[in-house]
Amino acid sequence: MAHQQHISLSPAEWQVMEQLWEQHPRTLMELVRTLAPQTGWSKSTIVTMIGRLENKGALTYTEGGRARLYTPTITREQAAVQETETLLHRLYRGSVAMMVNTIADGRGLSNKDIDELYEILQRAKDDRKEDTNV
Amino acid sequence: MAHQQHISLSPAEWQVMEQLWEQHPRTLMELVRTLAPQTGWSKSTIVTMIGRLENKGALTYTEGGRARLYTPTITREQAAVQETETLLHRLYRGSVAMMVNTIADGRGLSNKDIDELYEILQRAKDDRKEDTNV
DNA sequence: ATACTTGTTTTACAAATGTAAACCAATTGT
DNA sequence: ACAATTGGTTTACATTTGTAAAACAAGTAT
Repeated sequence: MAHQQHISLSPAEWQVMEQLWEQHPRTLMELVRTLAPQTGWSKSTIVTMIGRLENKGALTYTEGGRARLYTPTITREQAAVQETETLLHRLYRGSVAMMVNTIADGRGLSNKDIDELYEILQRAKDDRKEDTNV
Repeated sequence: MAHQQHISLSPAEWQVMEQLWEQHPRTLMELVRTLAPQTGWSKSTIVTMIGRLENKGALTYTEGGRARLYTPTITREQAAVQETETLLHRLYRGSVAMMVNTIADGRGLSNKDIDELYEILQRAKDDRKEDTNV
């Protein structure tokens, strides 16, 4: 069961992973201390989540004396790309532009959004050029 | 149970709704004829989906003599916005730019994507102007 | 009239997800 | 030494999702 390539995380699982991405490795109780307050989950719930995430191949641990030290095996980027692409294909036949357009029609884009997007487009254009010439 | 405002559709349910959005009203067997081939679902499955979509308030029907005529009660736009915003908030703290950036880093943007996005940004900017003056 | 076809209701069942209690072992504080 | 904390395993249970069979009524074709 080498590389699953398609690890999909449920919303609750995302919350656990967010903690691990923010800082790792972490022990169970360290996770409980940050997650319990903000989610209202019991230790048990978090243990269950950890087990499922391990099965999905999203995290591993090293035996660290008193407690296991959990670490992510995928990056947040990987997980985010994967989920976003899934939505993109399901709703917009893969078109980023259509997605942005829908959001723009829905709630509009802030000036900040617009500025940042221009920068991203500029960078994307530059990247394409590099691919083309040389 | 007036307006649920947060109707969330599962991937399978989306496929049914897509058919209804494309053309409505439709009878059960009309839906079966288009969906069964492309999904491999049995009539039963589609009936179940319709029932769930009705409960969720995503569609209704009018008694039409021989068979019910199903029609969507939400637009594709509404559903798409809602799902996209959910992802946007779960993964990108609501930032459209971050999302596009992640996609750009992941698989890159095609020239077509870039062109279309420029147009969208242009339009968004114009809209903002209109809001401001007059 | 008899067999399809179409439509509807009921019921089912496995997997995934959200949420957690019970129980036990080891460590640590006092 | 005993209580509290920490870590872990097992088991459970409701809801949602994917998928469908069974059973039955009414309309339609031949």
